[in-house]
Amino acid sequence: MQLLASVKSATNPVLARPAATPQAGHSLLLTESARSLGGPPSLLAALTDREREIVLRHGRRKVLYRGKTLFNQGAKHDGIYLIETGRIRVFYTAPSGREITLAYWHPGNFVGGPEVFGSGVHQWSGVATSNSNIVQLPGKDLRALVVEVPSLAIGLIEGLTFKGKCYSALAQMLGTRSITERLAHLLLHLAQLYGVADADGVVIGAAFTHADLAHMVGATRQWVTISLKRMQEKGIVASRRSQIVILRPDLLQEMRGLGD
Amino acid sequence: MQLLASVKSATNPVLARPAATPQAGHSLLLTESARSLGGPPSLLAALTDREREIVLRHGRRKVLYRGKTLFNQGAKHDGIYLIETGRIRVFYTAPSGREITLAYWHPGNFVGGPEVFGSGVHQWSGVATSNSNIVQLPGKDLRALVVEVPSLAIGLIEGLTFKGKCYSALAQMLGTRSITERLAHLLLHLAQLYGVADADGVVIGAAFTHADLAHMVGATRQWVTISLKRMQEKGIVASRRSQIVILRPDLLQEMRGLGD
DNA sequence: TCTATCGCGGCAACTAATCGACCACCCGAA
DNA sequence: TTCGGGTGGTCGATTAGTTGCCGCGATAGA
Repeated sequence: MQLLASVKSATNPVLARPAATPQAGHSLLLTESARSLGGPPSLLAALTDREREIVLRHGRRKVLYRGKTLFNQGAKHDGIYLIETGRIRVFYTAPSGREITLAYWHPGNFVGGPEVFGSGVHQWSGVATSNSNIVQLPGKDLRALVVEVPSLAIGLIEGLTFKGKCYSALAQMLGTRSITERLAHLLLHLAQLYGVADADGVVIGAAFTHADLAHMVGATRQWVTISLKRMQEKGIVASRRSQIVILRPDLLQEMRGLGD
Repeated sequence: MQLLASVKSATNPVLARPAATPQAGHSLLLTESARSLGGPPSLLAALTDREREIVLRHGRRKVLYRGKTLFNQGAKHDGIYLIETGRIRVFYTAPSGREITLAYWHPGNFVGGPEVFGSGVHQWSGVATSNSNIVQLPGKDLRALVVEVPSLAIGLIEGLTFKGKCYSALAQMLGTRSITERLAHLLLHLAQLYGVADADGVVIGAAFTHADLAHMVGATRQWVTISLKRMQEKGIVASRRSQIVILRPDLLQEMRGLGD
């Protein structure tokens, strides 16, 4: 697993990613390890340069600064957004105000939807968690392009398949695991994605607030704080000024329950 | 909304569906009402008779009796299963033994996966909850067919999109609503799908056990029993020999929280 | 017709998790 | 320098939900 830039790279130059080249990206989710899902496919990876150019000609480019909203839950949408650089957090807000983060998407993936062709209503919101470059592909163009460029259809199908896997895996976690188990799982996953070896253990090299974590596991901030504190008491993790260090991955593994 | 046969139609002739014709089906999920999702698309609906024949030629037919397993979580899979008649329950089993029902799928939809082309591992299981006719379409054939029959690609994309919506909606419910709210939601949804008007209220014309309901909302059977009992005390619902009658949909609506 | 099984219901003890509120701290902006 | 917002930490009260168990009645199968 490769080290990605911190969410807060802007404020933490040590972790800043060097002039990012679009890479078929990761996706950060509260789910089974990437192993069982396979890596996320890149929408345009299978296209020839020429086909890619045809497709991108229909796109509208956007630059999005950290914290800015790409699309809003409830708004009418049109087509999809392809991420070229940066990172997009996709989340749902319940009427009660509670939020659940569906995923953090990285370059090569597309977000928006849930539909790709039709123009329905966004079922969730997307905001940039780091400065991002986005290409919007309108639904109508996309539908025409699919017939013209079959590889694009394959790319879309694979992308949608992957999203289906992600969301169902999320539902599986949420439906069958306790919050504590989910948190243990998430920490291991974060260590895998952003982990940096250290004298004591593995430092999670990305600054997530307790609230961020809470949104990912579907809990309250307080509960995350309490759980982390308990883990700290047991010597499983250590907190150093808002950084989390995993000391005993074996115990975390145990906490998250059996399987995979 | 139209009345469908009971899960237990075999034991309850009154509710049995008359010689079912394949209908572009519903899908039963713990989610927002169908309104916001749009109906589920039928995979072959957009095809000409000829195209349909080309596609189905690659399929292998299966007859599945009630209770029989179509595919098993963890097993290698190949392609998708198209439902012609019957009903398939798709569910995930956690290592702890807890189950969550992802959906009940009706004719016109395809199940299996999560992948359509590749041959990965089933992330969930599928069993028939009523006698069903199934057509299996192998992954390799499917990939070739997509290029030959573009409408099939569109059908697949729309089907996958719908599944993505379903699963994300499920994750949204599970991540942001309490079990009680989810149960209230589910009851209203069931009333909409299977409801039969009655002197007192709406009878849910399909026999779901408490365990079935529990699997749908991601809770234990006991909790469902307790919750239903409390609702009964408040006069919101009534139980008549394992049938549920909705007396006060307005109160249920209130319980499930705001929104939609 | 008998018996095994399943679904329903209830109960008690327990813990996981929420809610709301408050405070201290740090850091960045003015 | 001060101010203010975001973050982490904590507390107490309350509730939601789990676990495990037992018993009854209906049903299906032998």
